[in-house]
Amino acid sequence: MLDIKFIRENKEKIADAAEKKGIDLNLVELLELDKKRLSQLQYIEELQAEKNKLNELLPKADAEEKIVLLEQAKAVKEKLATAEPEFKIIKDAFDELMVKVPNIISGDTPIGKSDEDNVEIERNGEIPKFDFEIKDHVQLGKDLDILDLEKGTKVAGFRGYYMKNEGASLMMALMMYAMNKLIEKGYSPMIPPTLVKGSALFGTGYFKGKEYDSSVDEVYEVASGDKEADGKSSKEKKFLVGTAEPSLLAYYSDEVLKEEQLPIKIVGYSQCYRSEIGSYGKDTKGFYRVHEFMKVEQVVLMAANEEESIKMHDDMLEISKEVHAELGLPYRVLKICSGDMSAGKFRAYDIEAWMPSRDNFGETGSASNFLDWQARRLNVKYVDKNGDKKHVYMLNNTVLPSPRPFIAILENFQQADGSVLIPEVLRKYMPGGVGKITPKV
RNA sequence: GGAAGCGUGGCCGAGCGGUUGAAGGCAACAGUCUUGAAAACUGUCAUGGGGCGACCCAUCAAGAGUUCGAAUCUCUUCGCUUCCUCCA
Repeated sequence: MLDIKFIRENKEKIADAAEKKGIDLNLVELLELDKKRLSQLQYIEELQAEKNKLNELLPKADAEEKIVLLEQAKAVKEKLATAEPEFKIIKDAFDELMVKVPNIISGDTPIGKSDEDNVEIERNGEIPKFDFEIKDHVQLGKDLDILDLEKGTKVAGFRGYYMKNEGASLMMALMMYAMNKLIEKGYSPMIPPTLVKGSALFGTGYFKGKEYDSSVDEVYEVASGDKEADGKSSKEKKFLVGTAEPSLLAYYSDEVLKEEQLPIKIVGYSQCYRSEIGSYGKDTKGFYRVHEFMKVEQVVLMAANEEESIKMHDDMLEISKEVHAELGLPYRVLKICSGDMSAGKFRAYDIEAWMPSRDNFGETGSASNFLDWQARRLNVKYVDKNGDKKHVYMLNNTVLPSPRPFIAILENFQQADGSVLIPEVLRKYMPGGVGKITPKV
């Protein structure tokens, strides 16, 4: 969400951002509603001022004056009774549109329509060459008895999976490695809730509109409410998060921080749930796109300074690069183009690891800078050195998701004998420090 | 499962139909005094919105209602506490 004053003053910039992001936005209507809203608000406030005046006079009035005053008071009451519902209609329409106003985009964001227009800015690591017939991660998972997609589908349905044996250990090792790496870099670790109220998801931009819409929002809604202490079901809707980001950021919702507290850096570990509603038929084979997985995510809340936030954003990307490099995965970095950016984003990168079976890179991380767009929705402010209140800037980045780096590790580090080498940095987290997974047969 | 309460500013706490946006205290901040600190004293001290401004409006958990007028009365929702019981 943006400030209405900012919208009034930066019409062109916002219209431009909406167009480049491919978002349909009726800015003229919004500004028209804004005017109506203000004039109606002023009218109501005048009536209320009149009402307050009469209420001050009434107790002091004598019987005769009282009759006159009461009559006036009733007239004001009636006017308010018609003016207020009118205002509510305008306000609701206004709010509905406000929520859709996209953030502006950074000057260095490439302009494009879709992910095909993202710009590769960097590539590191050597793409492996194999002198034997390679297997994909599905086959490797089966041969090594570490990943069972069939049983996963039997029990959990489409896109279900089981991690087994060294696969389960490797997954945990990845998470532990990512967690510890970030803690060492000064991030505070958190395990946030994954079953949350709508406000956390709305606040971070995971609902496209004011309310959850199961046809477009990639979020699971939990059908049954919580059981209250009295045994009745709560009416408050609950959702499963698709990443730790909403829970981590909503921790600070409705709070006013002090500038000295900033930046706040958090690394969170959570299970992530994705309905993949917008990805029918995409990546239907294997482990690449699944409904639930584990992920380590980093978020930063910082003072409102665009230049500093860009630096922070780049620093966060550096961490992802370091992680990929340490795991020994060839990777590339993409600058996300306007058309592939969600409404709230100001600037974004993706990082992709090489996956031999795809004969291509596959997304393993995404770093985003939202400026204050999320902080306005979540109502997170800070008092700056001059005592002024401002909304904080919020940024987030994937440190490591679980399934995709797992794919990359299996496929890149497979050996002619069918075994897979485990990256050095993960071995201390493996039981017995094991460095290799070998076929079971 | 049974019973009784309670939600007021950063915190504690008064108010229970009309100059109450809200007494009092604590904390905080600024100043006086002091070599410095403490103490004492003086002052400032909720948030959001509107207006160039004097200033105006809203907010006492949230929502709805009664009333000319609601922190105060009624209803609903949410949150919390205590006691008994049960379970561990």
